[in-house]
Amino acid sequence: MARKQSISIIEVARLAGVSKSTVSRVVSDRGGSVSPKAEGLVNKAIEELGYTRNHHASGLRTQRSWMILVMVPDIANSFWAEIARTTQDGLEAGGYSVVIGNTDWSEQRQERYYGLARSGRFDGLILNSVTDDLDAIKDMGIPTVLLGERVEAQDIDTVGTDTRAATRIALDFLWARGHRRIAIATNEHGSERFLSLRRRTYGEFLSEKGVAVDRDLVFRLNLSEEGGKELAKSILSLPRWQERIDAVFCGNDVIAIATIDALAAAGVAVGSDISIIGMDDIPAAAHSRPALTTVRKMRTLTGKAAAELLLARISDPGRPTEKRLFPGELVTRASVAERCIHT
Amino acid sequence: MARKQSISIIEVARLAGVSKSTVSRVVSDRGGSVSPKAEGLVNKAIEELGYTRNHHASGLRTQRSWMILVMVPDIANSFWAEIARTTQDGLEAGGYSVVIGNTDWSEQRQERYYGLARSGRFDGLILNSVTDDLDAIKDMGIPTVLLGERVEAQDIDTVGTDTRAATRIALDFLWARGHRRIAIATNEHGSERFLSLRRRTYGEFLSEKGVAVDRDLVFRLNLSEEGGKELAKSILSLPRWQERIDAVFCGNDVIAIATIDALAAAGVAVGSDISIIGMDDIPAAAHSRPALTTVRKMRTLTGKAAAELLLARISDPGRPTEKRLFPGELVTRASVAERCIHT
DNA sequence: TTGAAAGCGCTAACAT
DNA sequence: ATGTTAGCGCTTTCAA
Repeated sequence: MARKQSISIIEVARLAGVSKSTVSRVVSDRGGSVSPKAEGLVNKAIEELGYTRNHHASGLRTQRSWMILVMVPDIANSFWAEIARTTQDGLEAGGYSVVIGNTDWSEQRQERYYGLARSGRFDGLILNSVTDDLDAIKDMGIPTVLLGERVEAQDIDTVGTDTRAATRIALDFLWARGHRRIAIATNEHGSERFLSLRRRTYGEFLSEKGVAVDRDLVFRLNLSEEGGKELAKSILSLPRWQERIDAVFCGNDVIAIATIDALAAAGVAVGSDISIIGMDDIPAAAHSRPALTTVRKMRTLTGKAAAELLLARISDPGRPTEKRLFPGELVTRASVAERCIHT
Repeated sequence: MARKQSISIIEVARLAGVSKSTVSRVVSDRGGSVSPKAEGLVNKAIEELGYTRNHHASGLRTQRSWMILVMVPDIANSFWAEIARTTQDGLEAGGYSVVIGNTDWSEQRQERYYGLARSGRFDGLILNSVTDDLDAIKDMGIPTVLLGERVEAQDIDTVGTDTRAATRIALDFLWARGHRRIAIATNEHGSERFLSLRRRTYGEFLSEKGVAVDRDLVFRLNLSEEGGKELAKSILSLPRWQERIDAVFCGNDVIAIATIDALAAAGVAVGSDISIIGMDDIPAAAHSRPALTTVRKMRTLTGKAAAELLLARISDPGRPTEKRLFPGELVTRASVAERCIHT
């Protein structure tokens, strides 16, 4: 492990026989007039010395890091991994490097990343917030794009899926196939407001149909594999669950698939005894048994749009806030019964 | 987006009525003796002013960033995502924040991250190198742990799976079930040396068994979904492939599963007409049709160990190099025929 | 086109 | 325990 010698522009300048200003001019991209000859000399010296620009020093002067942080709640969920990687192309084309932060649905970890951002390490942020604290985001004082639909975030750029519409697609489909006792599994993290979109839509939907919300059918848990196991357990431990639940609408595919697995393992025939519908359409959704019916989100478009908006915001902090919402799309597979057994 | 005012320790010092050294002492963790009273004053001033430490400035002095970069070749592959997230706990416990870099098997992207590292942005690196250029890694001059078995990296800490043994587990199993014409699908990236372990083991195995390597059965491609589609196409386009291939050993589960899907879609009965074995045992492996027989890697242990070794290296750069190899474990499912149809 | 010089915000001797 | 002071390596006026 070759100990990094501190070779600064001073050494380079000395070797090249120019001043450090000249060296600085050639190493900092915004090439302030340098003669070809001087440039050659400098580059030769840089090569010879193996000089690398010290990021802390240049950042201290310019207040720029040329790094973007993309924060996702669960990097092991391919939906988020895909979104993160998709932002990369656009951002790199804009001259930035991108690194990913994984909050694992933890507020504490999120706060840790916020701290990094506040201390000036990143020129921009793309994030899906675990909490509902929009002020904390604004307080970081750096260009930010929110991932997911946050209608209440009036003054922050947002890109995501039209959750309300997507939720209705799922619920409508369940209803059309005769399911009446519909359970919902949403995230246990965040505040009431954070939950509101899926939950509110669920409430609205049921009341439109004239059915009361059964508190026992509202499950708040981690939208993860563990959450799926819990959910299955909760369902099965509900006395006479067959008579109380027709279908469950899951907040994402990860928990939906895990639930299917756990239920199947317990001998339940998903797709006839009970129906499950997910959200996202991750690759694994096509492979569960039964294959998962779900609402597809356009993750590639989402990632691309997020990169675009962030770049635009960075180059013009004063531009009007923009929100880009993509529609969801029903993907019919086998986890929802053709006809609910109770109707 | 509140424009971040440059509130420095000077403003804080002024408001608190102390010197900036005192302020520095309270904000920098290594608490150099400060009276409780002064500390209170300072903290109040910090609160009031909304001061945040400037990372570039402190980094410039201390040459420390308290960030670790974990570089993986494909964040959408849950194997890598899982490893990355697993390193997080240990590293954060050590006081570091971790960000993930996704190279997407691209040398160019890897070089980009190397550049970040060289410029002093990270105190340590955990990485799976896309290339074979160990010198480039050493030249970064920062503590590094390699992911994956790199026997030739004598002087870099390494943690991974015993690839040679894991490969033999797969090959032995195939052989025991009567498969003789075994194809291999490995990575197209990197140099000859990089490929050598799986490939060399494959060559050794075959020669031990007295069978010659058939060049047509050695596929070099992206270990990704796209690679799987290509592989299936290549297999099917081989004249009389049924008579030429009994089984294929895939470099990872992602390509194995994609191959199964593509083959199945073409009407091939995987698990009888042809056998497929993978490597990693990602969650999706249990859900393909047929379910994938594979060699499990211990990704949680790997991530944990990587974090440990890196922390140890950082705190004692002079310690002897350590290599930790975990064994692979056969997971028998349905993608390998009970008995090869040709034997 | 080039150089001299003044900091960016912080930390770390050193002195008190 | 606290203040003074000298930079860390770079960028950026300002002059020449």
